[in-house]
Amino acid sequence: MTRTAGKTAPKGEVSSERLLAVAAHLFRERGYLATSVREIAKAAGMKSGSIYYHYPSKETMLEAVMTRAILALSEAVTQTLERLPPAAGFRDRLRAAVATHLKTIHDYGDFALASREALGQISPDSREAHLRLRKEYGKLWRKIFEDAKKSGEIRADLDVVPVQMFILGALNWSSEWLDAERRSFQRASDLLADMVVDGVLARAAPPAKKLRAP
Amino acid sequence: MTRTAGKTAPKGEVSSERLLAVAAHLFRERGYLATSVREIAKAAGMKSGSIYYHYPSKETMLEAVMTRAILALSEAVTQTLERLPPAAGFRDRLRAAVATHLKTIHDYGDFALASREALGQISPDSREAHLRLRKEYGKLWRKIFEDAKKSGEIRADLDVVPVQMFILGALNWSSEWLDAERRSFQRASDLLADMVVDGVLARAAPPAKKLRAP
DNA sequence: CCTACCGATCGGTAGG
DNA sequence: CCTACCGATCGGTAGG
Repeated sequence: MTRTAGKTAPKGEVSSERLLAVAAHLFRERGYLATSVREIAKAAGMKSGSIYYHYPSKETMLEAVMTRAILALSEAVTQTLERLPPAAGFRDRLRAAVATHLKTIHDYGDFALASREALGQISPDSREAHLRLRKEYGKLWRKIFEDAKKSGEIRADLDVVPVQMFILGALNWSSEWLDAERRSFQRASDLLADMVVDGVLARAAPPAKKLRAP
Repeated sequence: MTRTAGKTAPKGEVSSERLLAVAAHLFRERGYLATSVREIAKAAGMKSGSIYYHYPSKETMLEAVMTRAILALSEAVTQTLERLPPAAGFRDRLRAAVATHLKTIHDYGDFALASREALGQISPDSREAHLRLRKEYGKLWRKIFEDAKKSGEIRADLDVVPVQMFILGALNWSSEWLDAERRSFQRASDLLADMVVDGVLARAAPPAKKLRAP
């Protein structure tokens, strides 16, 4: 996905792209402030002064990293939801959104995780711009809940704002413990979605288990 | 709570305590690395060299901040659970734990939030020590779920580890959006607990609404 | 994209 | 708890 084909992209663009990936990786591993321009340059195989040929400042690199991450999330979830059959209900929509969010965070790991920690380190203007993008992303989720309310699938008196925030919080935190190697995304995301939908209570007729059934 | 009475505490101890609170505040607001020893000193009304009379290093201060936060959480939740009647069921235990976690994070705001962002900035040894404390805290939660499984209150096939992590993730993220001023903790924590217990689905008989009922 | 460099700031220390 | 200071490192720039 990152490196498609040759295309006609100018040479500098390729390097800038590679440089950003290197920076994102270091930002994620050590944190934005703990990563020096010299380290980024070294990891990218160039001298520190050369960084400024590609980006006007270190902060610009961070902004670019953060923008990639949130746009990737927005696009992925948008696509996922569009591809669902129109008849898809709340459970399927939620499952799909959760799974896509989790998978995208994994695919864009360095970009996504660098963003989470570094939001506090950018200028107020940049932060505001980034929060606008986040807000747009939140709207995708809001719609899932609002639709489910209209269709009567979820309780009419449910306060969907905190529900949404809890879910996104749970997802954003998952990188702290979810083992990326084992590809347990599908299982974990279905578990979360079903927990939200059905709860964890033992019941006479245990609800919906589409996956992981014997 | 912080400043109890006069007691017999040596003078230096009071200052060290105050200094830590000041540091925690700055760590939270700007981040650990973005906060200089000089800034801490200035905010505490002393010269930067004097910091080292109280703490051997900046990192030591961060470690102290983080330890306070996680110990406060452990103690608060332990007490809360102990004070519940032995007959209390899963829902009540979960509600109590969620509310206490949320309230404690708020009460120890600077300490708790500084910790979340700064874990990546301490030495491997300190990090390991801190993660041990976190693990202990996690055990308190684990017990709630394991007990509920034994009593048959929650589904026997439920994988409680991700459930627990999702809940703690949702709680830790809540500081990003939950309005601390409005004291909406009780409402938010009941909502989360009930969502986990019952799910959000509309049902013939809508489940458990102890609070916020007409 | 490199060399050579600048001013600023950092955490920390010696000695009182 | 202060004064005075150190070496190291930082982001960034000029000029090529």
